Amino acid sequence: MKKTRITDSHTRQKIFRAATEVFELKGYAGARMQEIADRAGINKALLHYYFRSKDQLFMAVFQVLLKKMFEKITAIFQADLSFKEKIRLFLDQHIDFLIKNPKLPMFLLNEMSVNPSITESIKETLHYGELRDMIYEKHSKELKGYGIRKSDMPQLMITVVSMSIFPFAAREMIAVMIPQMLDNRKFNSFMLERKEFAADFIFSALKHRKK
Amino acid sequence: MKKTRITDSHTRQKIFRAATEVFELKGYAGARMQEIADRAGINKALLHYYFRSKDQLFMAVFQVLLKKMFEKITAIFQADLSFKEKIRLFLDQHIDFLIKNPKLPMFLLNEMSVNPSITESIKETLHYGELRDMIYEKHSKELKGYGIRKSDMPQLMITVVSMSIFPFAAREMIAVMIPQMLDNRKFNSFMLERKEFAADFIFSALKHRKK
DNA sequence: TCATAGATTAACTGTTTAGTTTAACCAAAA
DNA sequence: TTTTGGTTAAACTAAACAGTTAATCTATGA
Repeated sequence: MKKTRITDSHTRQKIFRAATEVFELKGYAGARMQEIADRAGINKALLHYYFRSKDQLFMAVFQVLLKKMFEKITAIFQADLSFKEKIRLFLDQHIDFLIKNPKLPMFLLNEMSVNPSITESIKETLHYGELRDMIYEKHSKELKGYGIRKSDMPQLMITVVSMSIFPFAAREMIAVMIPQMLDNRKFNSFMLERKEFAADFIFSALKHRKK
Repeated sequence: MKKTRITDSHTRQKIFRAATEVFELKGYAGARMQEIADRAGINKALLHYYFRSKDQLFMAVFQVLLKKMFEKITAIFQADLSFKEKIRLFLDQHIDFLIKNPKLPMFLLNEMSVNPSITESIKETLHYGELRDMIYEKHSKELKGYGIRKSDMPQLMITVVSMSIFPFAAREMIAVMIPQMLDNRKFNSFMLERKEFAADFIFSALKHRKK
């Protein structure tokens, strides 16, 4: 078998994947280096050989996952579509994405909540600053037609994004009230139905909004 | 000074309050018994004198907080009001409640996500089972008028609840995109505005929903 | 007034955890 | 062939941590 540089080696990837799983499941404080090593099928010494410390390993994982999440959210709003088309596309693609990564929202949200400074080092990497204003400018006519002013955009966008993210983050809470939701098949089909429910809900709200 | 039974003593309350703060801030795995003792202004031994173990202390706190959250959510939907009035009242009171307990949603959601079995012992205590079906029966006429079938209720209720909860749970994520949101005053007034935004949004959506 | 029970403390114990060290092994590259 | 870098097992360290112990304090009721 070929041996290459440490960076991007096969083992490094195995470790990274294992670390991603464990951190997503348990969070930073609950994760154990030993468990990560076990899952990667390697020795704890080797783990520290590739990633000096738990912090470094965590930051590597966190950075990639946060980027992944933001990319999914922002990418769609870059496209050349009407605002409504973007929303429909977003709900469709983002819910598909979250069905494949159901623990991702809770992991990111919680780590940021528990340790807000965590994002400081990455804020430049995410350069969405452009996006924030751009979205409104691009669709100002369409949005004014719905009675949405520029100052309403945060309210609107948070509402849209919560449509897909919240049910995943709150899954266990929901399962307390609706026990069937513990079943993966049922929960996933609930989320697939939600694509249309959410789109209809948002469009109806936009269509007849009070000024 | 009078000495009374262990239950409900002053010290016990001090410990409980300190534990609540620390657990809400750091989560179970991140919390330290020493920090709880320090905040309560007592010795670590005394902490174990009142609550045998970290687990027992945590469960006591968790149970109270979960109940607090559920009570707020369900209480309003018991009242004798129209569905729309209930929603308006819910958003008003729940957002006020969360402004006073901003870390509560993330704490509960995360602990349940990381350790789903945590609710098992409390499920009976929460007896909302009644509520689930009752809400639709009570408002079936009104809701049918909006094109909401019984099977749509989970989608609708999750949407309503996410309106108030999500921004608090996702506050740090939001702050990455809207830096002003780091400021408490600005965030709180954003949430106060949200009462009306959310109510209007939901009512407009209900008024003209596709069947 | 003093015996007692509960409240509180300082110091200690035992365990878990991140991280290190060492010695040996192996495959490929030089 | 020698060197180099990846890999292992195992033992180890130091710090952090939950939990315990034994002694002290304090109010109070007999």
